[in-house]
Amino acid sequence: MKAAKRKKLEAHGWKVGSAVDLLGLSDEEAAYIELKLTLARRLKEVRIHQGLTQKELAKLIDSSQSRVAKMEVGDHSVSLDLLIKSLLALGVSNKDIGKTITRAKSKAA
Amino acid sequence: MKAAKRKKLEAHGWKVGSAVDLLGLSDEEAAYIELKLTLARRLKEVRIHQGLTQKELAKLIDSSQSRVAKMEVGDHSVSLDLLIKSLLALGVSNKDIGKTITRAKSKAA
DNA sequence: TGATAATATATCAAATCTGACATATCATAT
DNA sequence: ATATGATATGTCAGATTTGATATATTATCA
Repeated sequence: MKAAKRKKLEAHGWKVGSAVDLLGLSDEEAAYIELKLTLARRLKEVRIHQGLTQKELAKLIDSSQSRVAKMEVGDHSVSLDLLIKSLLALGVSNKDIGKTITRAKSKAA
Repeated sequence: MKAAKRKKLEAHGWKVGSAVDLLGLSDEEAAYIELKLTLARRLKEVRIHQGLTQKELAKLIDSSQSRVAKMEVGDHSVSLDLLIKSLLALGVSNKDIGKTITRAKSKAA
């Protein structure tokens, strides 16, 4: 794993320090993280496209600005449920969500 | 909403009894449930295809047979995280997961 | 019939995720 | 410089999800 990537993962609470950095991420773990980051990026993209601030989106989904920020950086503390519910709240369709996920990498390069 | 569908939702803990049955499910809520049920069906499909029992899958993902059963019926108590992690554990790719979600309905018929 | 395997449902303590809040960082004005 | 708005990070009590366990239901045998 590249140092930059590890730092990024660590920074958001992913346990890169136990088995993970020695053995490398398993394909599953890597795929899960890629999936989450892909949805996180899509959320930010849609929010920006709609001209909303994190605070405004937070209000829309009965959440807080800080949680929206965590969503958009793919923080370990946010669930896929919240990410997906947020996308749906922004009017993104299941079809679009599916297409987005389709583009997520499945294996580490 | 058709009676059969409502019964199915109620049976698995979806709160069809408060605002929901009077006002109808919002598009978001409906889309979320469709998405979850779509992944649930895919999970069962893949498990069966691989010739595994729920118990065997449970072991594979460090969970229990009862939770696998709940996943496969789309119980309200199971998260998308668990569903998706389970699919990944079965070797399903992000691409496949995305394609699966793409097929989920987004609006009530 | 009834024995056995698979799946479904109910409950619960422990683990994880949540919104709220405080505060920090960053960008962009003046 | 510094004020302002947007975004990021840390913490925590309360809410939700978890695996485990018990038990019920269903399917498929002999």
